[in-house]
Amino acid sequence: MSKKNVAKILKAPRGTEDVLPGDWQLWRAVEETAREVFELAGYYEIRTPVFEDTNLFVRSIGEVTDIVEKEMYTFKDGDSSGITLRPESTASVMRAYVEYEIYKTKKFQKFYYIGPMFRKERPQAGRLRQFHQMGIEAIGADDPMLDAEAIIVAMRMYDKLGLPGCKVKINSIGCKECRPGYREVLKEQLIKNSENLCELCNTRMNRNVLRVLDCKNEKCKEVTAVVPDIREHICECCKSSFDGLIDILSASNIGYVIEPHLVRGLDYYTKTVFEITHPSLGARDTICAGGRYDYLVSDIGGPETGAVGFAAGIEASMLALKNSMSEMSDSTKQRLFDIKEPAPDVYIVSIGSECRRASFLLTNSLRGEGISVDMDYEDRSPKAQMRTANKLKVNFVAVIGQDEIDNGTVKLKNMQTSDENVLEKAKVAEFIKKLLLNK
RNA sequence: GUGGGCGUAGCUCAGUUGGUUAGAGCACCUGACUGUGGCUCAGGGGGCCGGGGGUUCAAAUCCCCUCGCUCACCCCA
Repeated sequence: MSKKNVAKILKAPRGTEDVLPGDWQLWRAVEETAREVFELAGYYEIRTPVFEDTNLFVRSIGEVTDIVEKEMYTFKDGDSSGITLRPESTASVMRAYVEYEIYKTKKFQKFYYIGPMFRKERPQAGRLRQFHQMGIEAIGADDPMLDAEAIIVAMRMYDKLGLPGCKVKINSIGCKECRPGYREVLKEQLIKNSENLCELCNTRMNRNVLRVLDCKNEKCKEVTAVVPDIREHICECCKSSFDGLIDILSASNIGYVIEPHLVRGLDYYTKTVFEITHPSLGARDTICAGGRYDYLVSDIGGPETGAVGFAAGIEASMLALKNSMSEMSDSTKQRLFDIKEPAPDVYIVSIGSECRRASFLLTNSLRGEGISVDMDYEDRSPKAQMRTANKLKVNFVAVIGQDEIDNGTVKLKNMQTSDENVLEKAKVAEFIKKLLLNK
């Protein structure tokens, strides 16, 4: 097949990317750190399907959101009502919680997840069509300590990763009782100034007024700067919840900023919302976002109970880490970025094609002893095999030629010292193991 | 969906006002006395210069279209 054809038909779809061997180090560091921190805080892994009934997302995320209106990968699956590749994972976790009636035996549960999500949008820095999130959900309690816990867990994760400069922004967006009232107040104010608001904000006024608050347009900011603060309009319940969060965060020495204009694009949020941002990312600087969603469980058919959690973008977090390399210690850099390719301890070199069978048998017998071994599969010259062994940075090369086969031996070469030892085949494994231990 | 930037070897890039068979570094492969790495040296493979059309005696180079990548906007992690 010509190269032209390969380029034309076989390319990774837009907005997806391959992680090639050798590029996995950062991924692993991020995922392993997340697991460690989440499990330390009592969260257990849950894996849900990457696709769900479309209605789950429509009902949870909200019909008049961009995600549902234009960013979902939705398709027919037989005569079902439609299947959608998950654009986020909170709804799936709640669905599982409700579907298995987990709340009947143990109402309070903590879960975490790590996995791919799908949103059909134009890719850009740190944002892909298939991207990955890691997140936690604490379901079944209203205690604002859990809101604080979510933030603390996220910050601990970034701290353990070695990412400097994260900022926590928090706000409360109220609940069913108080938010509608604030919406009205806000809308009234904005309508008076509608000619000073951008076109987009004028449509936002009808779709989701709160979003006008975080418009980046300078003129819109001027208008929203003098608009009433939502915290003066939230009910007693929301207020005490928010105060509880602030109390715990302060006592836990977590630096935070209250952002009265911080809102969320997904409908299910209530009370606490928060974001963790990183300055290296510019305008689109959120690496982690979350909050409380007290109606979500009941909305999809479960009991009335609170829930809180966050989702952290893996690609966005990795980008922040890459951007921060210059501020990292050597050991952090090594842990996050040093490429670890498969590196066998031993490479078997065959002298002549007729010895390759014996080499293969030795390779596998040494592997059976727990030694990491590889050999040449291309029937190349001894010199070429040695070159490969050198590039692999193996500790030993085991040479097998006709002499060795005749005598039942193996010639073992130490690649650092160039010393060669002729050993009985049966003793090779033991010999290598001993030397590798002393290395 | 809207706008900007960019598409030359596997990778990073040169390519002068359009002018012969398109280059470098790295990587890869082979060899330097017949069973052996690193250093050096000598060779070698590999590009329809993203694709299509146009201008011209002549296009990687100029013009148009298209595709792809990328960054930003909308939105979101």
